[in-house]
Amino acid sequence: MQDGVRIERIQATGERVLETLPEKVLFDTVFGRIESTPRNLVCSSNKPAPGLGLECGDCDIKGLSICESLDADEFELLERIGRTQAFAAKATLFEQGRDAPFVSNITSGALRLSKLLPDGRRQVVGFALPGDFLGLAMQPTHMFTADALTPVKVCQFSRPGFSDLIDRKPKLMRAVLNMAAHELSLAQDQMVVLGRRTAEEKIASFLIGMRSRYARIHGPSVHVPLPMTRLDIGDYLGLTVETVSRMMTRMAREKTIVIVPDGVRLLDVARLEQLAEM
Amino acid sequence: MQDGVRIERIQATGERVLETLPEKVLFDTVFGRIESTPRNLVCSSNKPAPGLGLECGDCDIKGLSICESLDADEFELLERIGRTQAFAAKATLFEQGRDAPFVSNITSGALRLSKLLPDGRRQVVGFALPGDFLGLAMQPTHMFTADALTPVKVCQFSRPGFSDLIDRKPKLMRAVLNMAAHELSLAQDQMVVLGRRTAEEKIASFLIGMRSRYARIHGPSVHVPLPMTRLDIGDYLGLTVETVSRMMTRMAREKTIVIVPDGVRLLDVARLEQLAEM
DNA sequence: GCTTGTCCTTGACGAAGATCAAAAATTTTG
DNA sequence: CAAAATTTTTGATCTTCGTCAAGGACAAGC
Repeated sequence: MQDGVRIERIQATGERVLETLPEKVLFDTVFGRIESTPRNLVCSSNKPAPGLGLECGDCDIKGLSICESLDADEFELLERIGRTQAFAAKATLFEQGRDAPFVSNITSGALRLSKLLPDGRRQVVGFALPGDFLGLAMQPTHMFTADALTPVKVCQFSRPGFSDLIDRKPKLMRAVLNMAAHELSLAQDQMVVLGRRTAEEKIASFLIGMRSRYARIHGPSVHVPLPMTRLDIGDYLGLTVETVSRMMTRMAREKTIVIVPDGVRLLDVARLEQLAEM
Repeated sequence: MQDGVRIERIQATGERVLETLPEKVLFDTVFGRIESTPRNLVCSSNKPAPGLGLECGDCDIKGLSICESLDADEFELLERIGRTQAFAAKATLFEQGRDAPFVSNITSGALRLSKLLPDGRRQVVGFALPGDFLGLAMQPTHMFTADALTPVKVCQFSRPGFSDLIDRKPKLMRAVLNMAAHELSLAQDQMVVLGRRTAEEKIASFLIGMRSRYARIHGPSVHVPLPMTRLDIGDYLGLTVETVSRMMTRMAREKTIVIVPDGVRLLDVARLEQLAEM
């Protein structure tokens, strides 16, 4: 037996593989932690609302996230319990069923949120982008697994700390409630997609959806980055990789989209919107 | 042209039919309102917490609903903006896309919550039972249609009034948030069912799910009422009526369930749970 | 009580998408 | 840069579930 830590890795197929890793590598590979800033975010304590502190001031997504709706004192309290954390691509931020010590606000990168059935079938319940919040349900254990599709940065808050804070700051709680309500609404839309749409319509609605999500971040564009694989898309839409590939190839052949290295370019948005129509 | 009100009824097929109804009948048929109590609920204003007023005191579901977590003054404020309302079976409580002047707490009966695609395909996003809350999203317009499957009673609250109230009463807001979080979690479970399960597994998970929901209300039992039609079940699970019927018949033939007039009786819960396994 | 309508069931057949297999393209790693 | 691994694409075949059709059960209404 080598030196190191024995871990059991669960494959996409549900198969369990035993591996032995040196302790150092364990952290980088399994937990993917490549950088940690356990000090308080800056935004120095008694600066007034408009002049935000350095790190939060530089934050690209403060207008998109939970932070948007806060006034100075709430913002400050939030900072006090938060810290930034970075993860490498392919790292697992947390796993379904494990304890949930933190809730997080994504500041950069993209995540895949998925649920695994005992036999290895997988359902991707969403993709998280900058401004999204993980842990809205505030349950003590995670309801799905979160994997980094790209390098990811998040603001983490202790879950009990965050829970106490929202109980004392109604505006913050309202922001969380609105976010949860929005997520619920998206989940119900996705139920329609999964239950009642053809493969072609599923792909169209996925592309239109990703486009509008990136529009919030980068402004509207026909270029839609797709940091996830075809397999991930299939597992999100209830299709196989092959069907996703075939449909996207067909759409490209029909000049509805162009497939580019990091995603797609939408040539015929009207056609896609018609297919995706709610 | 007869006397009355012309209405356009949208069929399940998406077809639009014009009808003319006498005004009186319009309310009963289209809006299904059969009784309204616009006065305040009783629970007379200055009675203390344990001795609840008459109507709310008689309420079967106060322990299941939003009301559970409230203290005396919050409860009283909630009563002030609420009223009870009853609907006949098959009545439409509200329609997707229409203004949402109220949020409601269901006190008895069962509802079907559904979304209609432009071409008539339908996705049932949920069934609401006593204790469930409609309007968690607190959006100004309804995101789905709610139809009564049985006679239904609800406590209605003005949406703006309720929204203001939760902003002032953090405990109430927290109750709403917890409910929304729970709904979100259920919606994500349903995504797994819709995306990655076979017809047989879908039926099993539906039956197990209905059983556990009724268990909260009536206590655990192998008798599971099914107030919805096979078509409704199909539209909930992304299946056709025929497939639902075939699968249920097969399960009955295999002695996993017994089909009874108002629902099913589960003979082999273990088998169903295995099929539905998360 | 008979008609009407709705709901449920069953059978025959077909199609959308899954599965299996393998090659091509792309990315990662040493 | 070459080898290895992963991802994507394409083709052939199969299966599950949808579609179409029709009969039966049941409740509602005249």
